[in-house]
Amino acid sequence: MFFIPFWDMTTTKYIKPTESELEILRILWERNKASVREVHEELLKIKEAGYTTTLKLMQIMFEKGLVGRDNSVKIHVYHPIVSREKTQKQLLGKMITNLFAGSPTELVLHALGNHKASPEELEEIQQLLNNLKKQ
Amino acid sequence: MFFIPFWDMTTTKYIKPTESELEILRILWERNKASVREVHEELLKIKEAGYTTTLKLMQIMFEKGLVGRDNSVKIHVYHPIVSREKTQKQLLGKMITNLFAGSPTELVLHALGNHKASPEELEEIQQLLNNLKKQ
DNA sequence: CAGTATCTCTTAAATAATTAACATTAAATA
DNA sequence: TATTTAATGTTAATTATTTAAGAGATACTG
Repeated sequence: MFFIPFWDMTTTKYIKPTESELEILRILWERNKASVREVHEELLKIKEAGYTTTLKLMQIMFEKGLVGRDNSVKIHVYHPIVSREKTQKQLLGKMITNLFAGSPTELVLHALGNHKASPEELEEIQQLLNNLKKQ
Repeated sequence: MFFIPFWDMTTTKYIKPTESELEILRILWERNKASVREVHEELLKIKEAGYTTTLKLMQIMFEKGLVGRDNSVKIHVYHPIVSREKTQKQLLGKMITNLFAGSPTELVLHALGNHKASPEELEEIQQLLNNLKKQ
């Protein structure tokens, strides 16, 4: 028997980043590129970890194809390969299915309810909402 | 050095459910309670798995305290212990931090943009939005 | 150029997660 | 009650993840 996952296996090689990998990806997405040292310094702000731990993680991510790197100079500079958008979509899908009973609305309500948003952001959401209502 | 995670360790014993555990929790949240057999049948709709695999998973979840069970009769009936709400909050927080650059709005826009919502749901969101705007 | 500092690479241990075979126990039924 | 059926329990192999020590390579500095 075959099962078709919610993401499209024909077009995307799906590799789910782990928790730790996601933390590193976050930093790479933010900066576009960074050395192990830079990533590590940033990680230290939120957790304890040895340098070689971060290094190893990034090497594994490289092997998995989650990130690329420029090693033409001594200090390797890493950059994300998986896009934030694609990863967002993948993880969001699972989250909606398993945590929000398949209802994106529920997720939206929770996100808005539990986390503060500025007036500008609220306006942005209003815009989108207006567009969706028209259709 | 100490680090304070975003969830409150003093009040909540935080156990992050794994992917598979989340799939099972989803079913238990839906039904309030279910036997291993029932959960397994439901899981088969979305993935291949042996019965004993599901059984073992649920036993482990029991040990972790994620679920409880009534074994007064032969067929053990499991029920969720961790609440959907608490789990949602925990995972949503991480998701916002790592995937949406700390911006819940971005998450909302994505969720609304990529997943269809009915007019009624849109209205519900509008309501919440109105409330938030007032403050 | 010798010594030091700073990287990366290699190795691997510890733990967690996934999967499932096989054993056992309890209920149903012939 | 003997047999079959359907559960749970036990065991363990496999793979993934996390962590980090130690070795080796490369650049900088006096």
